[in-house]
Amino acid sequence: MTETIQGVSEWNALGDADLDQLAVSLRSIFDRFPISQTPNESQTEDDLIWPILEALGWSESLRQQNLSPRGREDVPDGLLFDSAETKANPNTGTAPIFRSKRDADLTTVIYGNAVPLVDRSNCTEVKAWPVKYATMFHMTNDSGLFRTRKELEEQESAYPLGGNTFGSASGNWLPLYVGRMVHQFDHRAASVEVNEANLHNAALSGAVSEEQKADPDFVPTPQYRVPESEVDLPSGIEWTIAFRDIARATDARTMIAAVIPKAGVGNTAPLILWNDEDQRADHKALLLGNLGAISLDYVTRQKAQSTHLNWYIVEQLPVILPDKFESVRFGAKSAAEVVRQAVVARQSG
DNA sequence: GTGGGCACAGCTCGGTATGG
DNA sequence: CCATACCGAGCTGTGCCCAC
Repeated sequence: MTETIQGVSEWNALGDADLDQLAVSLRSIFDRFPISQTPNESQTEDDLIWPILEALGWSESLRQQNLSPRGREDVPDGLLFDSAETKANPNTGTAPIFRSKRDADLTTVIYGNAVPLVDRSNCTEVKAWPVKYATMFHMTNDSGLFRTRKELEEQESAYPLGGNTFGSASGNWLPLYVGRMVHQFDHRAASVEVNEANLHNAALSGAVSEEQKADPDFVPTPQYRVPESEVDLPSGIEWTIAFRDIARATDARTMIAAVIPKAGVGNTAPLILWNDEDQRADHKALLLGNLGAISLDYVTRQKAQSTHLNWYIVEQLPVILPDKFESVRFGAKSAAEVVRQAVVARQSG
């Protein structure tokens, strides 16, 4: 090891003065450390290990985030990165393309105050929130299941049941949501209108008027409906979080997520499902608030290189841990209460 | 070792809508 | 008329897996 170190150019570039300064710095850290008081692991990390790593020049690091009182034994106490760029894309380790150094600095600062939604940087999967990614219907592969209203009425003898649902002898039919039908906190953002004359891109967004928005019974019209029996959601789930897969860094918002009702959903609106028994609606509201945050959207823009918000991008986005929502307070209210109220007000508006 | 199948990231393309 | 914003499908290269 000594031989290898002595062969490294960075080592040879170090002058005696630099080494002396480092030695003084390290000795000072050791001298301050209270060995006689049998410090615990946490204190040893805080007062000895991390200061030494900093003195050695490791400026880019991530400390373990305590997700539960039991602590985490499956991940290391911390991660060291060779550059801010590597730290800014913690899972893939690829360098985001920043337009300016300020963008890189801001992104790094944001990651200093948040954690990736799903952290795979240590080859194990550590989820800040108990989420999983799902797409329901593929717009090409599953198109055999889709029916337009005309096809439903003519081929299935279907009849409207209200709320965008149709009934038929073969069972009920639910609307097929696509990305354009939702916007931030809005599951009624647009209908899908079809221009048959346009052979290339026939589906267009149909504007929803203020009057329609004011009607609580209004639902946007989808292009297709799908058999209810094919709608694969965990039992008991009547709504879930969806986001737009098609998104560009130049759009007004790149991350657009909303609660949508139980329905068919196309692959351009991927779902974020909860993967455990704890289906707390208040937690889902907090994550939705997180996905709507300007800071998260800003980071999304740094990472979105194409027109698809693939899961590998979304899972690296910076989110606030559930515990932090509870511990940070604004006057009498916790951050969780403030965000929850805002999210519910906007989504139901 | 090779070739087919497949998934996916990255990119281009063609279209509509809006505003200066 | 032009620039910009918005929208989603399709193409291509790459890498992995697996059967032969």
